[in-house]
Amino acid sequence: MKNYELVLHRVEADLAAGRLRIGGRLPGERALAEELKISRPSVREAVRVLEAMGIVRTATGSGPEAGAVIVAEPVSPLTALLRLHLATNHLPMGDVVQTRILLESWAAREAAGRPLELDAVADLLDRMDAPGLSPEEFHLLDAEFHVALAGLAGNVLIAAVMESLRSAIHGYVLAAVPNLPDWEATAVGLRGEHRAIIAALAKGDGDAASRLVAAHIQGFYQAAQLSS
Amino acid sequence: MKNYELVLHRVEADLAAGRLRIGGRLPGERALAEELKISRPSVREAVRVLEAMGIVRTATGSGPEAGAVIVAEPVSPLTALLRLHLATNHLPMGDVVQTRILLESWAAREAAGRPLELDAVADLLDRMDAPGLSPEEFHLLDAEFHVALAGLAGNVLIAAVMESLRSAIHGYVLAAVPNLPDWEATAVGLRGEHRAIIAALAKGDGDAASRLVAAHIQGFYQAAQLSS
DNA sequence: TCTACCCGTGTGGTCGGACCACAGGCTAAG
DNA sequence: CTTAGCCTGTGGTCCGACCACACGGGTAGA
Repeated sequence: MKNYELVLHRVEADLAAGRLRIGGRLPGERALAEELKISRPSVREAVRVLEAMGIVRTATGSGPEAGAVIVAEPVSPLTALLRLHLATNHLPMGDVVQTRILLESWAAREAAGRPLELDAVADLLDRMDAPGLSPEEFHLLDAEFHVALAGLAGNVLIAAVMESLRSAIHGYVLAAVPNLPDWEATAVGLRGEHRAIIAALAKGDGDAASRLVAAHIQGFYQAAQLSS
Repeated sequence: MKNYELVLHRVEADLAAGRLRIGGRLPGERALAEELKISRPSVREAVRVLEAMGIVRTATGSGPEAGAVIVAEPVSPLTALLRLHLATNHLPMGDVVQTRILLESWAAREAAGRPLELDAVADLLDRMDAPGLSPEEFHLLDAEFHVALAGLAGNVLIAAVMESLRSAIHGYVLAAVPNLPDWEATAVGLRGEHRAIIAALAKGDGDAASRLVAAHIQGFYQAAQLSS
């Protein structure tokens, strides 16, 4: 067993046993090293891994925000993981798009059966109507909209995976915008589809919302020739 | 920008540009340090992160298997990520189970529409019929069965997520076996459900396969009182 | 007495160098 | 030609040092 794994196991056990909680702090690197009879570089490697997994957030200085603070932020690690594996070309973009369709259409169906607060989502759509938005700005708002939709279903895991998928392919999406024959026309179509989706949700029509979401995503990626 | 992030960005760029491929090797830690004008500890932190993300596998010694070899193994990192976030209690077990149901029932429906090679899966089921299997042995075979099913749909991302979900909760599942009123009776029921699922797949009945898978998973976790 | 400044202290961030264990490949001896 | 043993380069680990940073309390001034 490598030395840095000692730290990982120790932290996982402490989390599971409740000795470490969100908002709490890890012992200092020097203290942890002495406690586990290993060197500070080994501790640091473990802390880096925990940071990369979204378990802690490190900061210099002093005070309650400094040091290694326990958080639980799964989105950025998942995003990084997906981006890297996409870069290896062993994760086909088509599979990612298919997964988005599955998760989001499920989320739409599930959300339709719940009491919803759609004002914030509608506000997002209003902001997407602003004239002169660049593709980049439009897609950032679009991402917010899709993440908010996924969140309405109330499953934190699916919402996190959804957001990570969206973030991981953001760069690829922007790079594919020139593939579209007419960006402005595409944007108009997307805006209309968004309105139709929240209208279906507001009516509680899960089947329609689910179908519209699936067609919305599939349509865009086919138009941008990104499904491969 | 922290120094170890230089290495991460460099590796991601090299992967995306095809300068690094699966099976290839990272430059040695000392060479990378000198090239990027940073210290070896900083490089090591980055390599650890890449290892934790399943991008490289490190080994000592010399020869083609030594050093930091590029792989693309997303399952163990995803598993570790899920396990840690489960340990923080900010990822409800119920959400994990719900996600499994979604992914696996989709996979079953999708697989039913494809030409399938079910011999290996049937062989797994035969091995699960062996008398005297411990709950641990049974669940390992069960995991293999579910992973194989998810693989039949042909989406590597969904298959990887499925396997990671299954692995991450494996410990919790085993710990919950005593909650079952009668393990032997439960095992008999699970075996029958497995047979029914592959029968539906063999007939190409996606609806039935999907429904059976969902009921199969939901039923077990409800019996084991693990859905909370 | 109150206020503003400043420096002490502890945090992570980085570095250079050293030594170890390991495994393959090369070389020299048989 | 075979084989045993050394050489070389890999990651694994450690030490000790110094830096940048930010809070917080102590102190000097109003």
